[in-house]
Amino acid sequence: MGSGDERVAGSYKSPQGRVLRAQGRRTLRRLLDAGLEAFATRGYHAVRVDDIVREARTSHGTFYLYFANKEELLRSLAIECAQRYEDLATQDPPIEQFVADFFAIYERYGPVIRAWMENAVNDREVNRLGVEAFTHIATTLGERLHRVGAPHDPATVGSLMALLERSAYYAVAAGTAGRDASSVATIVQRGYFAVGV
Amino acid sequence: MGSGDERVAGSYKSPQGRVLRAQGRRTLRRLLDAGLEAFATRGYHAVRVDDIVREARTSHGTFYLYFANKEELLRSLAIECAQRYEDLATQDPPIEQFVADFFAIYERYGPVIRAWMENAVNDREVNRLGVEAFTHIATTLGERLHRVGAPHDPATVGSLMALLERSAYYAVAAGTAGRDASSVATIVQRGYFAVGV
Amino acid sequence: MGSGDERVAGSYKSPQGRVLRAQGRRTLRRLLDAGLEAFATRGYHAVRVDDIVREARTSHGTFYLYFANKEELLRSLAIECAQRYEDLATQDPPIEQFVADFFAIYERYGPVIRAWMENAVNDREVNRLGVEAFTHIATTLGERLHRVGAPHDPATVGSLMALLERSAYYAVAAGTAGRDASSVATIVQRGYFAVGV
Amino acid sequence: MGSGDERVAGSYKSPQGRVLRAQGRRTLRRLLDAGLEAFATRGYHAVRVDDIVREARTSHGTFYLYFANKEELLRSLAIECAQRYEDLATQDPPIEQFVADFFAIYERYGPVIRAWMENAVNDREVNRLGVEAFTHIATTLGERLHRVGAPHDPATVGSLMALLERSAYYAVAAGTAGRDASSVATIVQRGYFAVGV
DNA sequence: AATGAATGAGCGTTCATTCAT
DNA sequence: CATGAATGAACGCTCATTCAT
Repeated sequence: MGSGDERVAGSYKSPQGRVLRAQGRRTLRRLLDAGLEAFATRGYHAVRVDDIVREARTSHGTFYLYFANKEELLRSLAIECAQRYEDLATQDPPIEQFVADFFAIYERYGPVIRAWMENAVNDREVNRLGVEAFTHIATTLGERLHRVGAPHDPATVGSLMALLERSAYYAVAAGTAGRDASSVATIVQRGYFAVGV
Repeated sequence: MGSGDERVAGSYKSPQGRVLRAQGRRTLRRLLDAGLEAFATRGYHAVRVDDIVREARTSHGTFYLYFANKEELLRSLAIECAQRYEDLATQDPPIEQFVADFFAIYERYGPVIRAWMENAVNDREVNRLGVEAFTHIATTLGERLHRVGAPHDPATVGSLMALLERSAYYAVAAGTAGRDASSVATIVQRGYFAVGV
Repeated sequence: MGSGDERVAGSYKSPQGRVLRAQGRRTLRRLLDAGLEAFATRGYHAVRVDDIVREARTSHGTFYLYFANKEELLRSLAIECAQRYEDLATQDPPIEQFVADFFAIYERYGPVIRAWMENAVNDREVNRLGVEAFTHIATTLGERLHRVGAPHDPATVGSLMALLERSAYYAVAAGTAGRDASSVATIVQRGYFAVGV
Repeated sequence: MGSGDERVAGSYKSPQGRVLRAQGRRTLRRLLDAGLEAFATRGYHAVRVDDIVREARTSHGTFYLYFANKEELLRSLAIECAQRYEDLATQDPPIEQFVADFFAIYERYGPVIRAWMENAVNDREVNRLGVEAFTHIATTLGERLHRVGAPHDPATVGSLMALLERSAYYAVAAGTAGRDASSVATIVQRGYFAVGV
């Protein structure tokens, strides 16, 4: 979950469609990481392209070589983030691990997720990605509740998602993501999965 | 800055310390409601002062007769909202009613609350108001959990607050606040207050 | 304030600390000259940034690439002007030449000097520059009076400075700076430097 | 030379032409004095109508009952001031008294005079008033120089006016008008009126 | 592939002036 | 006569995006 070693999901092209060589890929990665950093520090809206390029130690011109606009940078990050959550839903690990992973992804991609939550972006695709990823997670959790015979109506599942998202938000804000994950896992276990008690 | 050379922000006509007559009070109310409406529609950041004055059917200049800037309008709304939550915490009604009221307030003041959550505002006072109001609610709920012998450690209370806030958020977004309140009340009852079961 | 939420004035692209290439230096020079021209025509206060950029045949945005605001443009010009007067004080040429040079500098930088005189600017540094430059001149003249044995008490030196400044002002306004310089030089010679006559 | 007991030159009408009763005259006087005060404190340009009406403890609406606009207030003050200087020129007292009176008028009407000097106002009449009053003074002084056989060419007379005006300006700014007047009178005596010495 | 420079639409805010009571 | 309220044109400044090298 470190920063800087990721790779644009499944391609060596810039979002613009240009084919990238090694140097280009490094610049792209720098911009993505800088965006994440900047969004985390100031929030998506308050971030100016200038913040990003300064953080990435490159120029305005270069930014627009890789992204058509600021929103497209967010979209690229959203794709990465959605992929992580899709993976998590697919793996479907034990609840303790599940929450830990959920928090870890949130820790890295928090600003992107909040941009989803806040409907901050006028971009159908970005929002759809977020909804899909979270729906996938929700469905997976719903099925798991079903399997153990616990209540799994939409409202319940929704409340579980709310709990996860907000807890992650506050934990990350407080810098206690690692610690809090296991106590949230316990709450989830007791509050949602414990049946016949 | 405007065309004047230097002046303490808002000292012209001092928006805050004016005694208002009937007409003034009506205009102020129109602006507050317009702000709420506009924030709800587009989100605090995206709202232009122009949106607000158009909605309130008044002029740009008039806006600045009542508020030093957009943020101060938010602050006024925040004060109103915090008061509602303080009242709710003080009344401390049965859980069903509690959730219903929580949702009702959220329905009206959602944008303000989200501005708190998102730390959208660089205003210590606004954020403090939000934190205080929610803390008061949390404390009240914590004591209630304590009374019935249920777990009431900070993490648990925090998760309950997260649950309430996010559920309200989604319910309002989906336009199902009225309906969802009672099902969330049930979840809260079962998940947090049911003991010894 | 602009549409952004908060930011230290001028930190975007930091107008001051940039290294300029040839093109940038040309634009900067154009803006400085345009400022001088505009200040001369309409006076510092009445000048709109728009006047300056139109004169410099550039854009609003470009102006703020080079100066944080109108006042900073004035400051830059003030630095240039103060330097000229410092040089004059240092050279300390014969009185005829001295007055001619004084008038010539005034002809170019008049608006800046008047901004000093009128305390038009809320900028300690700008005013300090003006005071220092004129004090240097005054000191130099005072020493010269001393050398020839003429009265050189502060009030006398002050009156001499007032005479020079106002004469230059009126001469420039009347477009007779070249001509008037020598007649003022004569007055100064007779009125202040002629002793024991 | 006190403040508050003056009367609009030669009439009991407002500049608008309305006939004023006692209360109206008091309000008018309050506005004029407030204008003088405000101009002195912040300079003509920086003063807002709001400053004036607050100082005069009256309202915006009332201001425009007495003056068509801010400039007309300045014009009214300019008329008062010009009248004082005309009186001084007509009386033509001994030089010591002359300078003292010149400084005293400057002390009260400084901001108005500076508005003349700086051509701050786009009002021909105001500027003409200033020029006429000062020209009258200059002519009077020129004739007096002529009488004693001293040089009285335009440049000399101009330099004398410059000396008086700037000296008054600095003396008032420094709060030493009373004291400085006599030392300036000495300089004037020696530098301009002493002949054959 | 990269960059410094330029652009201008857009927004916040001010304040002289007018209006209704 | 007096006043609080309202107005909107005008201006300063920002920053996403494009351009020329």
